Amino acid sequence: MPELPEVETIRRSLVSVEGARITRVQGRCVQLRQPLTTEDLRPALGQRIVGSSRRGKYLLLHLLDGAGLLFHFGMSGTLLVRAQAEPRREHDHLVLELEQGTSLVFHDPRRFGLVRFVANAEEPSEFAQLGPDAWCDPYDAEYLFAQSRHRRLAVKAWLMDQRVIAGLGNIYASEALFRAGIRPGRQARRLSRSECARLHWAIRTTLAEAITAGGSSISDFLDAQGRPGYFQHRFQVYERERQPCLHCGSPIRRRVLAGRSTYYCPRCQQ
DNA sequence: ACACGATCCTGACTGC
DNA sequence: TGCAGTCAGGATCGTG
Repeated sequence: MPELPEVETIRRSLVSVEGARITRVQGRCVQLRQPLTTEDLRPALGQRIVGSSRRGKYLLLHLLDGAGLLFHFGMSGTLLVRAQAEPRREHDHLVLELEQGTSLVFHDPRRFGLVRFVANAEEPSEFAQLGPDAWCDPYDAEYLFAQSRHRRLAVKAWLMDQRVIAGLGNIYASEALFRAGIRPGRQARRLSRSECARLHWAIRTTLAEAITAGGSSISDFLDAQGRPGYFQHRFQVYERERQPCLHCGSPIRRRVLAGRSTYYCPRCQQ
């Protein structure tokens, strides 16, 4: 589910819990990407949530003493603000009860996500591997050009490498490449400077539009307040195999790159 | 060093 | 209706 626009949408929908104190930590020991135990989260108990930030697809809740709670949503994770009276559902792995009578719930059926207490919210170790944030960090076309030299893999797989830029996943990599007019299967090292400039522009505008739309709700994405996103109605190629290209009318093609479905227009993307 | 496939897990959907 | 197979928004590990 959540790529950068969805994580940013979740983050923005969490303003209602800012300032709240965590009064109870409930959860089962469950195998996520790492094992999750409530014991690990005990230091967050009694702490006040003072804000949130995002880096790539990671969300960080900042606590008053400088610590934080780090979340990654994998394929199916979400954070939900719910009334404490509401019953717990299957796959609710972590419930943080807040003093205002609400709970912050981490829900993740496929369990590819991550929840971790970090003593210093300034620089969790996971961030060291990440490239610049695809949306809000200042990288430029020249950076993309330099990073792509000597990389033989498909440009679409390269864009999804979080060490290059952080935040693009399968949907937005396809969508950005369509807007840039670049074929997803081309080797990254074959990109020209001007193509990197188009790609840079395409990434920024695609993400900006998606964030404005509240992300993409394909089957089940909702923000923390339970609202869906609308960007799925603006997909130009993703999940549009055999439908006409919105620009030239050619049928959109699907192919598998690095194990992931990839969509493109054979005419508009060269 | 690099690129790829397999893997973790559940749920929704398709076709027999 | 039931069952097997396929596919899904991600990241990591081992391998060749």
